[in-house]
Amino acid sequence: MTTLSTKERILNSTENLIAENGFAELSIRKISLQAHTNLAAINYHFGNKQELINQVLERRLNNLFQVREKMLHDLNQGNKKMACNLEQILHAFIAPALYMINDKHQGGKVFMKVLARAYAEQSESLHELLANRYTPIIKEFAEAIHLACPDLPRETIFWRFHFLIGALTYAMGDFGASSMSKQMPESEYFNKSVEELIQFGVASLTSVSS
Amino acid sequence: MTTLSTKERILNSTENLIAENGFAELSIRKISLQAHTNLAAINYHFGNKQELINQVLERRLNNLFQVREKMLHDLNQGNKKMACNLEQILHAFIAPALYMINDKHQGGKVFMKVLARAYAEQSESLHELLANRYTPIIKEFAEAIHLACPDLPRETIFWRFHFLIGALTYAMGDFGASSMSKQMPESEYFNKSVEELIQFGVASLTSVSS
DNA sequence: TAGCAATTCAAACGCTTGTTTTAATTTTTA
DNA sequence: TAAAAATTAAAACAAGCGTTTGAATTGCTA
Repeated sequence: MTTLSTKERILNSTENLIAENGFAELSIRKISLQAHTNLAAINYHFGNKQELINQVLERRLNNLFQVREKMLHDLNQGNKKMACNLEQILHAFIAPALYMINDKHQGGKVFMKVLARAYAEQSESLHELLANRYTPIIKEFAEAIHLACPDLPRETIFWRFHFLIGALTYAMGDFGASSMSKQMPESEYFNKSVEELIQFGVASLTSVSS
Repeated sequence: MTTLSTKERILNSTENLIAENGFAELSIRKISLQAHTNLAAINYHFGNKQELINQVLERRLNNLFQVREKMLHDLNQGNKKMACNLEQILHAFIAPALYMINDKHQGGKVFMKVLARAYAEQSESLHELLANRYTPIIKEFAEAIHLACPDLPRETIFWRFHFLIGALTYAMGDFGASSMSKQMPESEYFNKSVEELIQFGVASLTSVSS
């Protein structure tokens, strides 16, 4: 039982509420109630509601992309021109999301739902973050995939990588879980998701289209 | 220039507003304004806001799934035991979404965004619709894919078909369009999306995983 | 420990929300 | 055409919204 700062409690509560009920029902009153703090504390620490949401996104997105980039760089050990295994590349992209999901406080798991919802809302904050800060990394991955799959035209790789991101977003948002038989425990379901997702990505990228 | 009933104008305006700004910003005042009608007309025709949203979903979802089912049945002409081409099966699932997108009044295109957002919001109405009414059709498609891909275990098919639905949802919601170079016109972008999506699905389902 | 800064708190502000009520109007039916 | 039903309209309702204010309280520093 660690004692978190008010700012952290607010960020965590916001994250939880977005994941549970979506942006439509999010209010700073609910946030402050769940965070055991005062209404005004939110405006004091974050200025306004929108900036709070931005920081919820930034907090974990920075970490997620850093880990992805490091794993990709570790693969070819600085030599960007060297082709490496497609499965490893996709693992470097997908697995960090898995790690987030499995973190002991489950904050990462919750965040992936937030991320999926921000995608769907076409959130301006998210769009700016992705466009301004993370496109270089996404391009690096696309380039690595191109080296691993020289037979696929660049355009096809572009499309399929984006579709894969779509499937990842969908899976991490747990959208399909409802329509799946609830036989396996939730943690197992998520692990299985990522495993299947990597295989899915490999399959879609190794088969040359007609 | 057709003259639409108040009820239809309300449904269309709701659809447009959800697609443009998401559920979070949706208000019946904005709806009534855009529909050129009165506030109370919404409650008069639909009871309440939630029921209005439900009917927005039902209106086009019924049609979408009916078309999908018909196209699938036309493939094997009543003989469910006959295996047919995987590409055709995926076409029967994906193309109806394309047709909706290309309908002359663009209502379908708008709806696909609504659908993507309802997914992300984990909308109860959508969940009930999918669970109660459309799971049989989804299972029929999964069964057809199984016959077309006898080498893939059923479980793998289940996962990949759901990932494909995720990618479809993502693409139809236009989530990725922002990160793609805006060189091609929007209509062309959507056509290209579906074409690539089918190839993507075929690729992911024909390659046997290790 | 005194003083200063950082933080928390209760209360209120103006505004928007979904819904209801009641009256006016249009459309349909007899 | 007269009565009845369906629809539209204006106004008000209570409740919730994000934000601001100014005082109370806490934590830190000198």
